[in-house]
Amino acid sequence: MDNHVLKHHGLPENTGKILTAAFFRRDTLSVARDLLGRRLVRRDEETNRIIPCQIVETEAYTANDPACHAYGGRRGGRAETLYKAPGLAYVYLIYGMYHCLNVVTEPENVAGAVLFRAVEPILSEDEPLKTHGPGRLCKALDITRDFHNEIDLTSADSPLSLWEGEAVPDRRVAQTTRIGITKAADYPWRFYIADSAYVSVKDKKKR
DNA sequence: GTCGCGATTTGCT
DNA sequence: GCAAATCGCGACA
Repeated sequence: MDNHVLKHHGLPENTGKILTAAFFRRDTLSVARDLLGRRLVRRDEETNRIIPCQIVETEAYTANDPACHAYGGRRGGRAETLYKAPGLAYVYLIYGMYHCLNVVTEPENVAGAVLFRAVEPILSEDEPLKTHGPGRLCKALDITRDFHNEIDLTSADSPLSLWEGEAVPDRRVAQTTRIGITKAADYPWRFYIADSAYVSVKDKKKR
């Protein structure tokens, strides 16, 4: 993307290009790993305010994963979103009060998603945003199912979009079991930037 | 229709 | 360390 486009959107120089559907049309584990260091950009259309964030913690959920909402080929309801085009947002309500943001992965008609567990705001805020934890980051960035489920995260015009940012080398990446689930609790499908202060949980055994 | 629970967070003991 | 808050959805009647 050209420089003037970035300027137009008011994004920092290290934001890079926007990620395309091809990035997400891959196996979910690779996408979860590769999303570390990338950018999640929140754009408020009313105030034109932009909040760029670095992605620091993710988890993978796949079709043959007992913890996945589409496990066993389940379709319909909220799970139907997981079969849609890669690069779309999957936002659902958990515990009746918190939202969780995911990006749909794999080719269309193959279920899969990556959960965003923590992001780190790039620009210093007057009041630091609480973006460590899947529920907290949605609250801090005002992400809801009603407004953001199934929006295109690969469009620069979306209220939420994903950008290249800076890839993170393996030596800075930790991989552990996922947080807060009971099914398939032994799958090491959580990834995070080991030295980030925004990671939601740090006392898990590493792999 | 009723029941139970969950990819969480917070506050109190 | 533990329980409450709160609701969409699946399982079962």
